Amino acid sequence: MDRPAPRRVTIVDVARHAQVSTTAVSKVLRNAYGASPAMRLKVQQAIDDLGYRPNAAARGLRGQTYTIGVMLPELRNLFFADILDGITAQLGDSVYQVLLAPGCNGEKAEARVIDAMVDRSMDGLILIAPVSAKARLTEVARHTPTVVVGRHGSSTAYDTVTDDDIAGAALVVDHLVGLGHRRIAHIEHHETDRVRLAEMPNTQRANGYRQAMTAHGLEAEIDVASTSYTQAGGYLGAQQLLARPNPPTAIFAGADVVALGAMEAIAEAGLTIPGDISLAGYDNSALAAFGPISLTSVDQDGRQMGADAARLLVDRIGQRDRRTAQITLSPTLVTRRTTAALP
Amino acid sequence: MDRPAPRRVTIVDVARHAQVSTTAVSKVLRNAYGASPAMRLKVQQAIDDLGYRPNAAARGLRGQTYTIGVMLPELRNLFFADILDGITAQLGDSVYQVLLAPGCNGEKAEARVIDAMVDRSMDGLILIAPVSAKARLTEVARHTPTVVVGRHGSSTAYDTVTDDDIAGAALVVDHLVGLGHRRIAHIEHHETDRVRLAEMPNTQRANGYRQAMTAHGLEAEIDVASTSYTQAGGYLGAQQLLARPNPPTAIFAGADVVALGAMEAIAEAGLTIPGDISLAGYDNSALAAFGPISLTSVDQDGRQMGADAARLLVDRIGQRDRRTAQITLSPTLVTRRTTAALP
DNA sequence: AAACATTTGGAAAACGTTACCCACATCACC
DNA sequence: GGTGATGTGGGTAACGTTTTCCAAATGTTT
Repeated sequence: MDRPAPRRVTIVDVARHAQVSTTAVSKVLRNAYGASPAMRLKVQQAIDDLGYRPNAAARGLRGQTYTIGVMLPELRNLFFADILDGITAQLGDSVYQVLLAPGCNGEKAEARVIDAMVDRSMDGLILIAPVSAKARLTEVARHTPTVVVGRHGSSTAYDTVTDDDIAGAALVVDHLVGLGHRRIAHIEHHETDRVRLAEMPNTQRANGYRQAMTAHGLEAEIDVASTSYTQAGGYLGAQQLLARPNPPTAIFAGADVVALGAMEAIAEAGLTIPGDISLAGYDNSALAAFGPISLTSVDQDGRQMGADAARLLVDRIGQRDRRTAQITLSPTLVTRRTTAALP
Repeated sequence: MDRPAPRRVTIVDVARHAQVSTTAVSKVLRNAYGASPAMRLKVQQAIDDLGYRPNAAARGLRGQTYTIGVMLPELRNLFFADILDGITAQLGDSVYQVLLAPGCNGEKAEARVIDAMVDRSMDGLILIAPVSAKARLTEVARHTPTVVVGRHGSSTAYDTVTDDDIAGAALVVDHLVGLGHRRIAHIEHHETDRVRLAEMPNTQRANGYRQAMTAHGLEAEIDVASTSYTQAGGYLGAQQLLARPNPPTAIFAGADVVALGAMEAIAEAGLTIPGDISLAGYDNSALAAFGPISLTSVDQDGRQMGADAARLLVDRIGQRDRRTAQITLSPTLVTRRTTAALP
């Protein structure tokens, strides 16, 4: 039972068993030109008989690895899981296998992971919300087909799929203004890197918030707490906002997790939602939809974004010199029980 | 800017640049025996000069790939994310890169993913709660070092890391009995496969529940709803239990998500938690800890499990013929606001 | 029937690394 | 000054595919 496994079946074994050349087997495997139907049948039979599976390392040395690498900054973020679902759904029946690297937040971890994927000769990369410098992304995309998801700013080297975060922020502000709110505050993710500044979704959301407030003639009411897109950041941000001399009647949190943290701070302050204060998030994660929470949130359709990214990538692998594409999806607002009209 | 990338630097380039043989470079790369300190220095310098990175595919063809594959059934389950954290923390500074396959629930998807990892000559595999037949796991483990996490039943082919689910279930029952409850029901995951039956954690939890109830002389009160470890399963299970002629005063859900579903059903029935009914979950996921939910739950220390698994795996890669080890961790109970004493 | 195009199958050379050997130099020890 | 032992470095054959030829057979057109 514990004897070492016998040597793996190789293409040579298959060729011998089918009494053809290894070239012929390779052609059948890749559906390449130059094999008659009779040949295909014979080889396929041998493959099935022997239970042959191609060695990916050997393939990678000459041709493709049939592997697509996905990098995402954080596994716990359910929105990223949605994107991943879209990717796997799109690629489920293809010849490609998706592999992802676990949580790589921070530029250093990200660089390491991208290197690792390039080292492994992956056929294509999907980078979700990468923080690396644009020059670095461009360089990577030059040797490996790449799609960048959730980061604004187009490139001639890689395709992009983004959500229209400015429109998303406007949806929230419009909704709250429609409910009679005027003192609407925002909790943003503080970005330090000046180059990344304009390209990251958090910046876009903050800008969208400011633009929408201005459009409603509420520039005087603009109030932003600058923390981070985490539960702790939401807690802190809400505390800051509530301590203002003239606290807001509504808070637009830049992400659902931020809203969760804000909920705790609001409860601690003895206030109720949405009685005393309205609260909206962004991402429409499963958490937002969960009954007891029931958070009004902006829905980005992560599945669609993932599917689009996968489609673009496969397309580019097949045709590396085509012009790059930028897909922008429109978000929608899902209103739930955390936002209500001013009394 | 968009010119195609130049050919990648290979070991031959490094050897030429350092004026040594490729063998020497290879030795330095792998810290292998047979290279003098002077040689190491010279080669390292050349590697840095040229920005050389070894090609993983070529390595895989001869030696190791320095890649460890992790398979987990579900990305959204936060407990699995904890395990992954433990794995990456343990492997962070090692030479190994962790890659995981996205959600592979079901035997078929699981087989596909395991095949894909074996095809890619990964150095080792960590399988989290796999559902494949034991014979299959044994076969895989025979050619690739493997650690199975969260599945009971020892093997002579692979190491295992599990939580003591029987003890965990007992913790819950003891706690509820201590609060005065007698009619304590359980929502379990229905398992159909007879072979898997004894090895899966859900079965262990249900058995642990029955044993603990019996130990307290409450065999007459044993009441189990058999659904699934999902939110919908919890909703359904709680509905069934509440419809009994003599409904329970406490429910032990086999997993946190199950408890969430149960919460909804209980609220719909017009009952309050913990006033009318106490509720406990299993996994102590971030959801359970979240303020508004505050679910009493069994904590498994996923990080520790992951770290142990990674340690065992690296150990086995280095010494493939050592006896297999079984690590069992003891869970603890985290009491929160969903369980209370009977009035 | 000759000339040319197409289809079919295979031989052999990569791809970039590691493992196995062997050669040589140096050193210690009888 | 032999004789091993040890340290140091390299030559070369794998590893399992794909790719690039090329040759033979077959089909098609003049």
